[in-house]
Amino acid sequence: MRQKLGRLKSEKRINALFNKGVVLKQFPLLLFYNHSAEWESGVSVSKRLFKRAVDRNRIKRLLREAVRKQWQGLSGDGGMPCAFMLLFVGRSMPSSEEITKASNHLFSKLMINSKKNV
RNA sequence: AAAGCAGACCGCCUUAUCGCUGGUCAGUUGUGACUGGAGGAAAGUCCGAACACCAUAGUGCAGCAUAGUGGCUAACGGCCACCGAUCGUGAGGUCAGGAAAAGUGCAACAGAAAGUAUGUACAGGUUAUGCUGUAGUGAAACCAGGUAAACUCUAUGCGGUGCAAUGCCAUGUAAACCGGUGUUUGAGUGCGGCACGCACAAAUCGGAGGGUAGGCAGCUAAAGGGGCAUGGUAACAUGACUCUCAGAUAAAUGAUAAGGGUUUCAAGCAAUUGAAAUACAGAAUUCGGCUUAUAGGUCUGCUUUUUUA
RNA sequence: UGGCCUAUGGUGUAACUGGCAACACGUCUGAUUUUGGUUCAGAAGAGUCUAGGUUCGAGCCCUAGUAGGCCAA
Repeated sequence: MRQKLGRLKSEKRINALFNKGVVLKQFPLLLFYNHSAEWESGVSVSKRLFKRAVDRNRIKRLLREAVRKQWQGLSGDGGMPCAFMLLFVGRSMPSSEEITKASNHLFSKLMINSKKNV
């Protein structure tokens, strides 16, 4: 069963996520998450680290691609649903392999955590 | 052939698999099918407009902008043509290019003297002085001087605020608290310089605090694109024909794989092989310009020099 | 989206109306001290964010850009 990619949009809930959410780290990525009714995701890149819009857009696309690949595994796993935000904190342009590696690591962690809390 | 000048244009392509997003259709409300989906600068926000609201935007002052002449344009600080100045052998480039006889100011050092001036030396001239010429300083030295990207004057133009405008729907709280002003003797508002005027006007301004921060319209068919014809030196205008070409909102336009272009370097007589590179950069109300960034490449017209015929 | 401001030695600031870019701290050298600090003496270190223009002459005036910061909703 395939599920559509849930997007995290509300400003209020994003702020709550950054204030109270749990942080997972795996260079060059950060992942904030907390529990919610549905699986939701968002991505972000700081304007400080990457000046040009082209670079930021590309990184965000790579991150979104990584989320997409793991989406089925996450949502179909039976764990408690989470809203999470993926942040890129590296300073240089990443390759797609780096992103996939790091994100896979993070998502496996997230899955373990979400199951614990069931 | 080399070097150069001006203008116009392109700015990676193809296939497969997996996605994102707008629209249409179907639908068993899981989704499926078809079909659109970044740029010449989308950028900087430097000008000009459209559109919206406030008097269908009024008067004066202040302030700001522009500055040869004529034209183009919805408009412009843009573009075109011509004149002038200046740089270049030349094709061509550059120019805030109005007024110093309205007034005020400024000019370090040097120099006798820098604007209420008239010094020294030599020569000319004269009875003599005044006078005329030359010299030296300096960016500028007597002429009703220079300087207006100094104030200023003249001419022309400019109301303000912006799509987070504006209208509607939904959700929600506090019509409470403190202080000021005021009700035909007019507070305050009409957004942001001041005064007047006009309109509305019984409540309103400030403080601290509480609440919401979702959706729809605006929102993509337009001063629109394309080649053709006619007029005009040109910018541009007119005509018929033809095409429909992004609309997101924590913000779509992507990822992976394979193959092929193009350029550079290396090896090689050559076919070819290997390696590297493949720019600047990402729509956010919409147009017209300007400015800045840009690997590499194409085309057109012209200039100079050398050689050959 | 719209608007505003700033840029000067390594650091923080000056330079009035255009006329030799100044000061403090820091750095370096020497003296004093057993040594270090303090103190004293001396020296180096910039051409004013970048590119044009106006002017005899530009940190200052004008134009365009770059970088950083701030404000409104």
